[in-house]
Amino acid sequence: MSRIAEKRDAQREALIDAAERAIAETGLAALKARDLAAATGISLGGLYNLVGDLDEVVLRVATRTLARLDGVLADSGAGAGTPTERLVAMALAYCRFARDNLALWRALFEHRMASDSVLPDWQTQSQWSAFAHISAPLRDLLPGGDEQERVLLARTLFSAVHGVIALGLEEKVVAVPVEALEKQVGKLVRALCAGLTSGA
Amino acid sequence: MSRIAEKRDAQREALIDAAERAIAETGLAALKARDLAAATGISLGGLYNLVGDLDEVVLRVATRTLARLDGVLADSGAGAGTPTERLVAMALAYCRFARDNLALWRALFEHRMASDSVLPDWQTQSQWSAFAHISAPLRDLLPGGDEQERVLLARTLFSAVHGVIALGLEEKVVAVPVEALEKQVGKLVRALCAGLTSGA
DNA sequence: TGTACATCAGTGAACGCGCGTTCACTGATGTAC
DNA sequence: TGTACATCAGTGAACGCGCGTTCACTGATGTAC
Repeated sequence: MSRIAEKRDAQREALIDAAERAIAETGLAALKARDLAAATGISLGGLYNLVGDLDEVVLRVATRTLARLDGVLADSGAGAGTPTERLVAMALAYCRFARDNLALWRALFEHRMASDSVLPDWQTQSQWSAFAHISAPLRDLLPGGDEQERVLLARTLFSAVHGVIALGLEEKVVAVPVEALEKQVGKLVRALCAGLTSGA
Repeated sequence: MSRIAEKRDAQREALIDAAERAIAETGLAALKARDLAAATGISLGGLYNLVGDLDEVVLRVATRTLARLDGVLADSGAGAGTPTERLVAMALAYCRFARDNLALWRALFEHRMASDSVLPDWQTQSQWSAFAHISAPLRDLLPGGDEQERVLLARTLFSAVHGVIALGLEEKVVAVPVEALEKQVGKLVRALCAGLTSGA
């Protein structure tokens, strides 16, 4: 790799760094090419030498966010304990991740709405490792069930937890006590697991 | 009310009708003042004699949508049966409403992101009657619990169902079989109710 | 080492588009006499 | 009933702003001799 290519790569990284910081601070909607250029010391035109598109920047940031989330979920679900407690731990980890990375996390879901072209490949499942991480404890919880069934259930479980967190973190006006949210999430997962095992 | 005021009111209604149709067909993001004027036969400038703002139009449409949803939820939860089955019926009704009014339903949640001013009063709880409708069956299900606790639980239950439906209806590419979604929603609510009663 | 030339990353002014909102005007409707 | 005038809903061209993207240029860097 030539010196020039190295510099380009470094600049591109700096660009993504700046975009990540900008989204984290002011949200996806406030991400502007001019601001990004100013923040990195790159000229407006030069930005398009590093990146084809503003969308590409957003996509790269989203990929990073998903990678971090993946790590968090993998760690949180790795511990010992009952399947239920492992699922609870993962849900709480997701909750904390969402709170700590609020704008970046939201960006994952806002972006899809904008680009009406081919949706950016994540959310199609490939990048969403959440389901994969959920699968293991779920298999321990319901060893008898159909595998196909369990895949759907993993998605449902994730969606339910996601819904509670998304709506719980929504109101910006009043600062919702985070502990209350975590408590509800824990309650949800525990009740669900109890209901699933008793009913099956 | 003078003849002129009557005409104004009729035009305003026609305007909201057109906006509702437009959102239902092409989504909130595609709602343009010019299109709305053209669709109703009102001139672009005249539109602002009927309405202060495009936001006001959106808000009025959202209010209508919420009112319809309110009716659907009230009806679906009114039947006899166990508390669990009533909650299941309401969740399925919500699922069907979301599917049948996809864009209008999405508009309820997309709008909040846009207007950074005072949030439009719904979603603050007042207009969201969903929680109120859920409360009754929930009281029957858990007669012992704290009322304060139950309010939180109603919100959590709704959010969980909402999450499953929202993510389930998301992928536009592949047409997800609706029956599968309804099945998962039913499963979720049943498992939750079972878990809540056994655990308490 | 020095000189002339070529390349190309870097620049920012300008383009182009979309779109909500305004405003000077007009023509139909209503009123006074 | 007719005539002159006032009002005001209705009009659409124009304003204003935001913003992603392009492109003609320039100046630093590298190369050839």
